Amino acid sequence: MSLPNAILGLLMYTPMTGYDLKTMIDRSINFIWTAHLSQIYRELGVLEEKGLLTSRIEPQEDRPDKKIYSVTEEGEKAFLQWLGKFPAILSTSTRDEFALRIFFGSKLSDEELAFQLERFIREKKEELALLDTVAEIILTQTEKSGMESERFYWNLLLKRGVAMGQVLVKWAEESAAELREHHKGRKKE
Amino acid sequence: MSLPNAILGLLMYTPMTGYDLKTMIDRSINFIWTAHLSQIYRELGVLEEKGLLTSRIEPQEDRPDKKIYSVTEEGEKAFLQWLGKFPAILSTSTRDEFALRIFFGSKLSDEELAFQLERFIREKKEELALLDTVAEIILTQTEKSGMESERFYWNLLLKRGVAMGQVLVKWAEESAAELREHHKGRKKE
DNA sequence: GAATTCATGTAACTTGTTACATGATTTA
DNA sequence: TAAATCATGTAACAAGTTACATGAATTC
Repeated sequence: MSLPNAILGLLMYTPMTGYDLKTMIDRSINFIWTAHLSQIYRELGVLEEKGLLTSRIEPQEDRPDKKIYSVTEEGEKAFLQWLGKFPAILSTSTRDEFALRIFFGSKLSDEELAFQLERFIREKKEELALLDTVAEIILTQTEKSGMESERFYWNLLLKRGVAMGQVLVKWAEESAAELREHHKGRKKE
Repeated sequence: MSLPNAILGLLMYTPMTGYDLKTMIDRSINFIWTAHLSQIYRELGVLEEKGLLTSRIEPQEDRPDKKIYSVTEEGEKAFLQWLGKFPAILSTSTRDEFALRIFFGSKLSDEELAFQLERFIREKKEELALLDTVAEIILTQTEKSGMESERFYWNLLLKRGVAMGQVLVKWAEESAAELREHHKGRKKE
């Protein structure tokens, strides 16, 4: 139920093509929600059939014609209804491929796990560095496109991303240290 | 690709029925990976057809017969192969219903958002309290069922859950405070 | 000369969710 | 007396992933 609503929400800023939506998603909510282009095209079709979107064709030479979608009044209503229905935290389903492998860590060698933790630390730090760029983008983009009212909320999420990233790096570093101790302890036995 | 492997991994501890697996998942990896019972039965069927699991029937009166699954040698091999292939962090897909609504926060009233942040704080704190119980369960369960070698890895994940929960509560509290300031600022305009 | 960008999608497959069906036993 | 526990699933639908198809223009 969320991807279609994310699409509606983004299209409320400005009408766009499916392709535009994909690049916008990659540059905005990608840390929160990801989508494949094929999925976006499918959802656009569904939303138009339901009357929550309308499209107009902009002819092009050399390239496929653009199909530009805009949100209808009904679409706005549906979006706002969804927006107000926040999910319960405790019943939220999660899927964490990395953590799942840690759970079965006893079946991996300590060396392999140490290697993966180091990789995790490196990649999380890269992600944090990426968030610096996101900070700049939020600042400049909201200014030049008259979206100052969005800035506050986007910055909240940015801070959340930084805080989570930092705590995960800290956790992984401490875990790697503990793993070294654990490994020593097992060798003595 | 992960649920079937989680199932294989759990069945390697001890053979179980689909129903048992569901309760075990709810009590162990639920913070990492969730699954519906119908999904588990489907995956068990697929895994058995592939020869990664075998089952034997334990007849019962009054209730449907138990179908107890165990992992074959091939199943172990497949599981260990999956276990070694850690995912890249930067290409990981996320879906966060709560954060997605914050992203569109400008379309909500500040009062509504404040209310939802307070609810978030309350529920995250409940989750943290739940993790205290998990800590006890890990301690007692690993001891009495000879799974001491798992304890270290499970505790790593427990610490990760606590650290993340705490940082999210802190973030939400700071966000709620900032929202109050932001609201005042907007009223003056 | 190879990869990326722009622009549309379809098809097949895999996962995840919700609802339905059955039915005795135990606990609140 | 209503709900939860045990125990099996099926069916239908929704959502996510991967591969395929087309093809010019631009950048490396």
